[in-house]
Amino acid sequence: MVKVKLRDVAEAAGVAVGTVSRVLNRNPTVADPIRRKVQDAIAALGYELDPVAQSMRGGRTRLVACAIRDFDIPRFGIFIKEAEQVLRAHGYTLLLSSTTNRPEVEVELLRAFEGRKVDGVMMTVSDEGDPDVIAALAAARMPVLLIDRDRIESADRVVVDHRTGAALAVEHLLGLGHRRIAMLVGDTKAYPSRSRVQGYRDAFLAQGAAPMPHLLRDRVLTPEDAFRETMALMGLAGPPTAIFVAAMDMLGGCIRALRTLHREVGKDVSLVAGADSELAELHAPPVTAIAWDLAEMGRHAATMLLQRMAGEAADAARCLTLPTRLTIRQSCTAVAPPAAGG
Amino acid sequence: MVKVKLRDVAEAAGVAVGTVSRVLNRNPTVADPIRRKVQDAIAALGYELDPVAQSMRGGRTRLVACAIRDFDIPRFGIFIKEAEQVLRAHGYTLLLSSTTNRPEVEVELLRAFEGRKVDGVMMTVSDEGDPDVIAALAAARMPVLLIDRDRIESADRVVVDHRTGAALAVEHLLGLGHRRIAMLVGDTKAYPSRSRVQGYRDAFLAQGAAPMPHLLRDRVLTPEDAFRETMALMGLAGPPTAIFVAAMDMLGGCIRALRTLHREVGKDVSLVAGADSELAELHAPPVTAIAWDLAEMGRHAATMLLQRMAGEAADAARCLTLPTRLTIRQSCTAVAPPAAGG
DNA sequence: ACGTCTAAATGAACCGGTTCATAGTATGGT
DNA sequence: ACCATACTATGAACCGGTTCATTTAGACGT
Repeated sequence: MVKVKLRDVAEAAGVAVGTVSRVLNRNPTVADPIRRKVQDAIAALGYELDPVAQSMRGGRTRLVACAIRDFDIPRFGIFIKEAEQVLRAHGYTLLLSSTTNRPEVEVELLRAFEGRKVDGVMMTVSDEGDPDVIAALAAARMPVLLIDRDRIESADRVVVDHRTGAALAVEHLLGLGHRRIAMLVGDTKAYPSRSRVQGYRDAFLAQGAAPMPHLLRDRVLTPEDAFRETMALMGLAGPPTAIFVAAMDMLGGCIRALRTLHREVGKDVSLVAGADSELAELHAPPVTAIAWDLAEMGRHAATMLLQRMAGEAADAARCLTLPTRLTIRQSCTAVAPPAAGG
Repeated sequence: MVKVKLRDVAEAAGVAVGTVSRVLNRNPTVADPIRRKVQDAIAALGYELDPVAQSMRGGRTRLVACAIRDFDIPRFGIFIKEAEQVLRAHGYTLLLSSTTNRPEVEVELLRAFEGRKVDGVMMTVSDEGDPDVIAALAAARMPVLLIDRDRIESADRVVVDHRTGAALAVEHLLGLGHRRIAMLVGDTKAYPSRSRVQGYRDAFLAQGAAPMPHLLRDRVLTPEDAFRETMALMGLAGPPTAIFVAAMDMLGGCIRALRTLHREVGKDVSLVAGADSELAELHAPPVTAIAWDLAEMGRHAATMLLQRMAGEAADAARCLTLPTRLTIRQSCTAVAPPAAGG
């Protein structure tokens, strides 16, 4: 069974190939009787358009690329799933790569996507200040939407309000009397960790208290890092009375360390997770966590990108901020205020 | 800056377009001096091959599609990540869709992938007996590798030995004296749940004990299902003394129900998870779980598909089985044997 | 009946590669 | 000197659509 092509349809319908193409593209300059005749021929022959050939001339591939740090970030699948759903409903196919959080890979992927003539990209970048990445982003011929990054203002962005979330978390801890509040964050070269650090500072300043720089540990990128930093923090002379595990999926590493040290969550040390998870919810005691809607984030990202690709978006880049909330559970308890005398 | 094409390179190097193409394709019928001249011209002009144009004639798109039930299955990202890594190293780009576990979507996606001329597919199917899906699979022009499905023997497959895993889990429980062992599985129309049920039966038969059909609940597909079924099971006149939560990410739902009922894991009821997770590891008490290597599974799937696409694989379809192991933790305790007298 | 307009259909050029039949050039044998 | 035999380069056809300058036909006015 050989493939049916435009020419065969044209022949069957007794018209020119260009006419069939115009019918397929809903070009209004084709009369009704002819249109019907062509559509009948298409149905009769079971003709299907070849997307590759279509891309050849026009340039539109109906492909959208998505590149993020790492696909095994728990719950990030929700973002992908929802975005893919929206895109597919609009005839787009999703293309996936992981950047492994390396700028050179990000640049390389951007070039590869461009080579493949994708119609749009949604991605994260590991360092919002990297000149090569910024240049690659600026040079890209297709619209790029940044996921949870805010610095590169020439691109559309969907971001989470981590700053407020972190501030709520730290305020909560300060309100319970904690002062030695440790924080584990990822790389502050990217928005999420950067804004969480801001939120941490906001909360301290609002209370007139001074944040403690030595309790703020950044570049916590793997569960092993979280384990190690927690061990180190708890071994300090003045160990933290509360830990804010602000990175995406580092809660496990921290809990593992506390368990190793036989420190009880909510008793020996209070705990807040920077991202909600089943682990946070079902841990004993359940862990207070910052939450936001990843499904909505995925849908918004896809929708904004679709609008940009369709040329429906305003000229200026848009930035959508998703709210965070603090889900208070049982992992944080009050500490006695320090003995007076200072 | 206009795009550099083959013709420009040919002109710069003073050769024919066909010659440049042969250089690019490492065709041996081109003499060294010419090859060098062409390569210099390519470098000088910064020429890059257009994958779309390349696909036009040859048909190879260097695209591999992956379609699974749902991307928010925790830890499944590991499979995707590793597979993508291997594929990208070989010049392939991964294309992603979720089937939402519906046969008609599976058929539709298969047709869409074919239309896009992808070079290979790796996917799950929701019902290995569905005639439409089987027909679509047989009609596919590109190689398809099935993920954790074993019934359709005309395709390459990468499967997990859930049967042995489940048998180990149930043997462990039987060995602790449990008889009323409940099992929560997904849809037995697909291999994972089907083989887990087999393993469950294997273990009972090996002990000369009779499995209890009313404690075996299938079609548990969402955490809510798991919650509901656990509630129902624990409300029975003769409630189970152990629950084997055999579906992929249903552990949370089950634990939530037990917590609601104030039943303590490892005391009031023993628990085994059918798939390991951070939740299982860090729950209090830690939950005994069946584990396997998802990263290796992803790498194997990609490698097998690459071999098949390259025509390097043997004619017959291959099926690779990954081993499972039982990680014993503290969620299972012995029950007193029933009072003698029967 | 004739010119003018407009609407609709045509078909060839084009997108940017790959491939293959053909031609041209050395090399070696006699 | 001449033919056979590689070996190498050429360039046109081709993949399957889209697009646009051009042609054709029909309607209308006078």
